[in-house]
Amino acid sequence: MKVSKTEKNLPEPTKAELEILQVLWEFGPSTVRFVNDKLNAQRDVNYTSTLKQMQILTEKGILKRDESQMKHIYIPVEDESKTKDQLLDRFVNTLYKGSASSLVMQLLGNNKTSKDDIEKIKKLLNNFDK
Amino acid sequence: MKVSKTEKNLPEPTKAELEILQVLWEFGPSTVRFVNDKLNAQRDVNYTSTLKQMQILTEKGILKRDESQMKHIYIPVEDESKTKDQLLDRFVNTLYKGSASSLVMQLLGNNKTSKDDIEKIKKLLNNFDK
DNA sequence: CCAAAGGTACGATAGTTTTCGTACGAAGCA
DNA sequence: TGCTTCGTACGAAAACTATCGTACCTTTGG
Repeated sequence: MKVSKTEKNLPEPTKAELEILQVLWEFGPSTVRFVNDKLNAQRDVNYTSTLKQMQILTEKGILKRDESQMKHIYIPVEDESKTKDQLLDRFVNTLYKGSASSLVMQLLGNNKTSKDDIEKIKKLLNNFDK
Repeated sequence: MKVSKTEKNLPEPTKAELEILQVLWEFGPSTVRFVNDKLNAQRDVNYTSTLKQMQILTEKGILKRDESQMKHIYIPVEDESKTKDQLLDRFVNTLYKGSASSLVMQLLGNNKTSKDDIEKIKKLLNNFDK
């Protein structure tokens, strides 16, 4: 199973922080106003709450920002893929003792995975080790 | 075709709660003492902390207990697989917009997944739809 | 019978995460 | 110029999570 030691990395984002990261991943570097608007499409959040979160994310080193303008632009320090890797790694380790195949088995048994997705997964695997 | 009736989900277990659930999944219905001993194999926890957590889990309806003896026996209400399904589902939805194949792709790109695991996953898929 | 060991109950505290009010400066505009 | 809008900064409340101390009851063994 090879539980790789978790790389010494940035602090794990919390739930609210993850919401923000996802907006930035999807739309690229953004202002607080922009992020807050996106969040409010899903749920009510006060502007200053979002601002605070983004400031905290910056303190933690998860985001950096361009302060050259009055409206600061926030940017994720690590790219989406790397951060998700960490989260996924942690998830697999926690719930499946590090076994990716166990996770996939669960995914297949879970009837929420569509035929389409299963087909896609097959293709991925076949192309994988050439 | 599987109609997924929106199952009413139990409240999502917290981190500490998940630790306890895992002990119960691995060893079956247990007393607080037993669970606490297992936890202490990994980290220090006071007995009453574990007790409290298990009481909370019971209040939340995640565990039930047999109180017919002085030493109560705690039992998960849902089975391991179902609970993990929910957690996995939530994870996929949150991070991969519900796309299982995206998750698997990440898993493969992530070089923490061993050759062995990849082989296992292939076998799973090939046996899956026949 | 009594003390010690071991069990549950539960409130209080500590720690973390999330939310927001308030202060205040800069920009926009009539 | 003044007023209103929009921005950041930041402390602190609120909400959630985790840990533990203390009280008190039951069982055990000498």
